[in-house]
Amino acid sequence: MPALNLYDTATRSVSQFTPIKPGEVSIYVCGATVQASPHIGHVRSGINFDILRRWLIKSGYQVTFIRNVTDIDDKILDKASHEDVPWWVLTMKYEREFSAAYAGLNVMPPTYEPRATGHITQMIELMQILIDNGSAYAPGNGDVYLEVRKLKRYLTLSGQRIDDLLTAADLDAATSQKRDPRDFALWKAAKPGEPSWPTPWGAGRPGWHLECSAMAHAYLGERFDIHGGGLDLIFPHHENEIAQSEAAGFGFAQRWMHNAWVTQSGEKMSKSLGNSLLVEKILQRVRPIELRWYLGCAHYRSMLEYSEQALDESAIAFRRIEGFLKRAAELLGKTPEALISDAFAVAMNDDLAVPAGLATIAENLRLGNQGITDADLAAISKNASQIRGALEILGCDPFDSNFAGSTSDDLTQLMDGVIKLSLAERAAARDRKDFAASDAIRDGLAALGITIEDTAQGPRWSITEKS
RNA sequence: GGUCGGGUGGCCGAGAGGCGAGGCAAGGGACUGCAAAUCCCUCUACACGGGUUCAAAUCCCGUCCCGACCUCCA
Repeated sequence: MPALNLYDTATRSVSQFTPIKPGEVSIYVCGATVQASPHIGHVRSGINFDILRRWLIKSGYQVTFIRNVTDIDDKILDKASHEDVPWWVLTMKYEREFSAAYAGLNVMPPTYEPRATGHITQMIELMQILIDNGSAYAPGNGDVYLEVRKLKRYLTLSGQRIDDLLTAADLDAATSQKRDPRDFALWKAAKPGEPSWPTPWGAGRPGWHLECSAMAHAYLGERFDIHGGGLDLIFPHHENEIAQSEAAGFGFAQRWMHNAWVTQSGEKMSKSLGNSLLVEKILQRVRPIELRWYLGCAHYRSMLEYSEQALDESAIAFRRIEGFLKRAAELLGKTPEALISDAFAVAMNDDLAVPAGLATIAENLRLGNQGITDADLAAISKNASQIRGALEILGCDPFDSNFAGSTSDDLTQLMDGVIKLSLAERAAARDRKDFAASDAIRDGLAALGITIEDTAQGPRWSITEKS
């Protein structure tokens, strides 16, 4: 099996992945700022990195996966004050919504899921290092800034030049305490009515970037393998993380991976557009496993243009695969085990080429269905297993207990008995060529939401998927 | 202004010098009392203009169009 190759934003190229410690992989992914309900763009990121994690685990690595929760920032405080609730009421509400969305879509919980406000101590320690070694300065008003022009390297991830950056238009040079308008805040001085924590340089709250450097260091050490997040984080967030951590003398991330957007009409989801694409809303249209399939099918670095039509077609395609697996399980008399085909492994090792992996699933599906027609149990078993193995990596295994329906086995058995009585009636009617009667039985069952198919092995029933 | 990415068949979506990924849709066929499911076959493509090459969707130059980041953002 070929080695795993992954893209690195820092070099803009695909290269062989070699972890720092053999057999172990450490990953830090920037999670959400919990200030609104999750939309499908947020969970796409979660799913993309979940697929990476599952593939690393399947490849034999022990994976430590950190995804943080940003629970303090300007927007949160603004919104809390508008809604006249304490900020922590707001963040807890949305953090729970995000957790529920991830769980519903079968995104594995992170190894650790640190909150920014739980790591103020680590942030202060990091600032102390930066101030002691002259990288950062505290002008005395409670703010702490990183002095970017002192850095040996800056903007290496986004490939920009510091002099080309547009500086904030609203920056009032007269009142600013910054030595350079491009210096960014590690720490922001307390404002009346806002939460603050004491530091040696005055009370305040964290700037946006400091938390990730502090938490990555706390959980993964000075160097770790992969840092992930959305494309928009490359600048300034990830550049500034690099700046802080490297200025402190840490090695930081060895590889940077960024997922692309879910777009609408070619544009990144904005808040106004995003409202129509809330996870909760989309799940009124398709099942969670189908949404996961849809979001996971595009390559993580490609834009995914959302449309209801594409979502519906994707769901139908998934049901076809799912239908095969269920038939296969019935014919085999057991759930097929999950196996990884060589072709699927080749695809995944090529920078997680899920679309190429999909083509291998399509081939398995064709051969598996042929196996059903030919009553070739070996072919059914092999192809069902390889499909299941691939779906497990994509997080869309219909046999995964996370997706199990509410129907109990007892109830299913009871249903099976009752429906078989009807099917016996129908078989009798067909034997005497009374097709009106046999069709009436089938139509009656269809009206109840039960689909009947006549297979070579006899009639088969299933619950009709809503569409 | 700077940086980064993109424009592929009716639709979705890969590929990144040489056998037209794959799926959906469409048309034809097989199976079937019908239906469903399934299988087989067929079809349509690389924004535009130049260039390099034996060979270009892929490399180079130019043009047009779209998007992202430089302010919070998955």
